[in-house]
Amino acid sequence: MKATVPITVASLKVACSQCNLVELCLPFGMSESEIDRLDELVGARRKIKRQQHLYRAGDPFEAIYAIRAGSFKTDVLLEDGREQVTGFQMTGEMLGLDGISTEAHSCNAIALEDSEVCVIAYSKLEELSRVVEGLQLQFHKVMSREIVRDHGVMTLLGSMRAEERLAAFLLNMSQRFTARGFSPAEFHLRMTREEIGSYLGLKLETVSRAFSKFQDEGLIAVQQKHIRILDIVGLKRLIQPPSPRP
Amino acid sequence: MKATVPITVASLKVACSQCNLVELCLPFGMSESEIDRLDELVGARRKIKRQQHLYRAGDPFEAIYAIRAGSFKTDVLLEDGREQVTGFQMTGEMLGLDGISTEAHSCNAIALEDSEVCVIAYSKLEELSRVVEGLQLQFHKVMSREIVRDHGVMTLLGSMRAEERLAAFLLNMSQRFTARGFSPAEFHLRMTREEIGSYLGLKLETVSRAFSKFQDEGLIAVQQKHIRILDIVGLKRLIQPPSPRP
DNA sequence: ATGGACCGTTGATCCACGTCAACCACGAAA
DNA sequence: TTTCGTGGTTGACGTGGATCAACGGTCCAT
Repeated sequence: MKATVPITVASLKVACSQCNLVELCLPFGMSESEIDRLDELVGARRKIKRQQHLYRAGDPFEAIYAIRAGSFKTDVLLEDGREQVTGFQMTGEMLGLDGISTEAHSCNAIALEDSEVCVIAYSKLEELSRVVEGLQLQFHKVMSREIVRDHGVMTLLGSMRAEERLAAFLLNMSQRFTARGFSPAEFHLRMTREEIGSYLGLKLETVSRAFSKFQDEGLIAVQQKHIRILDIVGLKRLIQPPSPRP
Repeated sequence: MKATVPITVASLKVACSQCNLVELCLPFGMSESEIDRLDELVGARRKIKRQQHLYRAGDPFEAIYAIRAGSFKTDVLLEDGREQVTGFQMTGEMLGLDGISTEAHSCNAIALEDSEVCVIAYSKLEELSRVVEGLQLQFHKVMSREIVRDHGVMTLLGSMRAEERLAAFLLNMSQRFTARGFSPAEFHLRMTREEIGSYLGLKLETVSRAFSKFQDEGLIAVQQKHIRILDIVGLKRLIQPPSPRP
């Protein structure tokens, strides 16, 4: 009976060094001894049910979050009710970085499915990253990567057509699922057509039509949220038309 | 004769504590004693002539830059020649943060006029921000602010119409000029219509037409790159239509 | 199993913005 | 001065994606 106790304790322990997401998450690139020192960083885990907010725009900023399980969207709401989805986040990715600048969150983070996050008190992160060099560098890289990613989205929104946008989105999802050990060619989207549309600057009808068109052309097989990519090369070709400018 | 020497030396000295941009730049919010310690941070200044690159996509990342005088645009070039301007930067703002993540720059930074930047070796910044707490916090805030700004642009590109975008752009410029001690209502744009269009996800003709429309409506007076804002409230009203949704 | 809410698909029509083209204003160089 | 090149404006026209509308599928809760 008692033999089960240590196992239970171990599985409940919150520790980066025990986590199978190290290679995707904040500890990526850090030495083992450095990662050991992170174990004090994650104060607690927090479960968020589907459709619930992890935080809302305006909430005071105290912590950033690493996704331990599940997935999220972040969005900003305009005064007139328009919504702009600014990103989709998967396991190992960080949430809440936007809050540092004003010490209040500037967007909403909403779980797309029942999820769990590691809560990283920002004050503790600052403190620890002063002594653990690898943590300092990795944290900066995580923020910088977010900036680069946002520039990619701006490019997509500013200069690509609807089908290019969706192709880029699918390839991005495929790549991220692959990095997490899932199939590059077959995956389940957790977000609705409307959320995809908002992210891509399109209406849901346009997203739906583009999905259908890709299916007609044999590029993918769609069944609701389940996607199978049949022709990766074809999708990539959509984004980079072969003949540049005359 | 020799009396002029110390003055010359002082004016050449590269020092945040002597700089009149402290309130806009990295040292913002830091104590005087902390700022004094920054003086070793800025290794050198660098002058960039109009249309020249400060760095290019792919360049190895070694430093970030604080704009001391002048202004820049950052852009990414797609393989087929399309350009997406990802931002315009003014004095006191930082350039190069995108390079941390991959240790190579991911966009181009091009001077819109003859400009000068302070070169901040990234290794030195890391080192110093481990001991100067205020620097660590401020640097994180600068990165976070960039993320928030990018989300704003994504919102603009993803869910606003042409005239809303241009109004938002003008109000943003006005606010930034104001913060630098210039008139909120009258300023000189350093970028072309095409660059504005690229930034806003519009063609230059659309930008031009929107300028003309605003002028016809008495919101602004345009003379080439010289802008006078005549009705700020009217511009703001354009972004937030008074009647939300029925 | 049944009703209902939500989500997705598809068609018909519309319009905001892109495209194409002509022309004009300004500054630099000759 | 004239010329040239770049940048800006404006008009006519075309189109990609939005809008409006109807319907079908799926997943719940009862």
